[in-house]
Amino acid sequence: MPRVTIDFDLIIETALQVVDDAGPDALSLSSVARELGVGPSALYTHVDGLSGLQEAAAIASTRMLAAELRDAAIGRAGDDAVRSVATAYRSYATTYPGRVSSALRVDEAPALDDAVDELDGVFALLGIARGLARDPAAQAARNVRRAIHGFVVSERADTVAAQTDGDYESFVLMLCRMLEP
Amino acid sequence: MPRVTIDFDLIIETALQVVDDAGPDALSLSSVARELGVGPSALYTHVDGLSGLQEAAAIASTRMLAAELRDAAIGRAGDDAVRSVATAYRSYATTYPGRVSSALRVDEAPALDDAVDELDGVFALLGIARGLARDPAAQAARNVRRAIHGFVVSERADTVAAQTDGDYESFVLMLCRMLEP
DNA sequence: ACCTGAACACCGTTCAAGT
DNA sequence: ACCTGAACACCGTTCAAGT
Repeated sequence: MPRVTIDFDLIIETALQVVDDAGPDALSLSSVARELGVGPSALYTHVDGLSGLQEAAAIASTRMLAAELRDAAIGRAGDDAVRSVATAYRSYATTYPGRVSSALRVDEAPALDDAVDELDGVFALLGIARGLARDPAAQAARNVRRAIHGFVVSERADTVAAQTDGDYESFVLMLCRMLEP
Repeated sequence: MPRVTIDFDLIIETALQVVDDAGPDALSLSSVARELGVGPSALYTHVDGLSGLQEAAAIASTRMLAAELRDAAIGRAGDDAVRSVATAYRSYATTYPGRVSSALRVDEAPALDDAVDELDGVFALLGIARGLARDPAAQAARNVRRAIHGFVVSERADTVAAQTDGDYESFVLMLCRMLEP
């Protein structure tokens, strides 16, 4: 009977799966190890404890979101591009609510900040494409991403929400102004 | 030797104190009970387990923030009022970063939503004072609060941040447009 | 009514031991 | 190099027992 072989990527993939299936509270070294058919202590070879696992999962999730934002911008320009990217952002959060909640729990992680910079980068390019200079674009991009993040997180938290599609539309339209010269 | 007397308000007060002093990860039934000189199981008489404690602490924190927002609006009008309230929001988050992180972990709590509605109410009144009708004001208020929330939360999370005072100023100025007729 | 204290299941983490 | 398994400290939660 050969020992189970474990891998960093497999661990993170399993972690995201646990979060998607059972919610952010279910993410633990034990639950991931159980899913992998391995002892909890085996994870320490690949990941720096529970906080390391949470951080790595948050980073992976953020990178996947960034990739979807980039795809959403392809072949679009102006307000339409911003709207498309913003919609993709919101869709990701509603598709994977557990990942967003889970990422919210990570405190002080420079490596996660780098992943968030990827998100800002997409919005920054949208501003630059409209004629904004690099620095103002970077600043506006940060603000737009923060605003969208706030909307999306609050929507997920509020039990009310649900039919705020038009609400979001007008919200994003307002944010478009920030990315104009 | 008389038994220690415990109280709901005292528990929540202690919980916020623990969060402020030792961070959101330190908030547990055990840590609060320890601080109160009582056994962990004693808390179950007043609070519905750990999640109940977390929810109650988040609600108390949100109510305190709402009170500060109301105070910040006193004697001010127009953009100046919005700016003052937005600044108070940000100040609360930087003064009590642990409370914000802690509240972020509460998932699906209608009672917390009610407290958040208090925040929205302040922004709604700002819009109404400027001539906005009640319903559009309520919608705009939700969006403005969400945007500010997103900015504030991201700022706390990002290690970069720090000198974004002017950044925030221009961000809030943009949000003022949402509260205009 | 309210707290104690024992009991239980479940974690995260460390580390010697195996392969 | 990497996983096992025992060990430890620490949780949350329940519940009978005391006052």
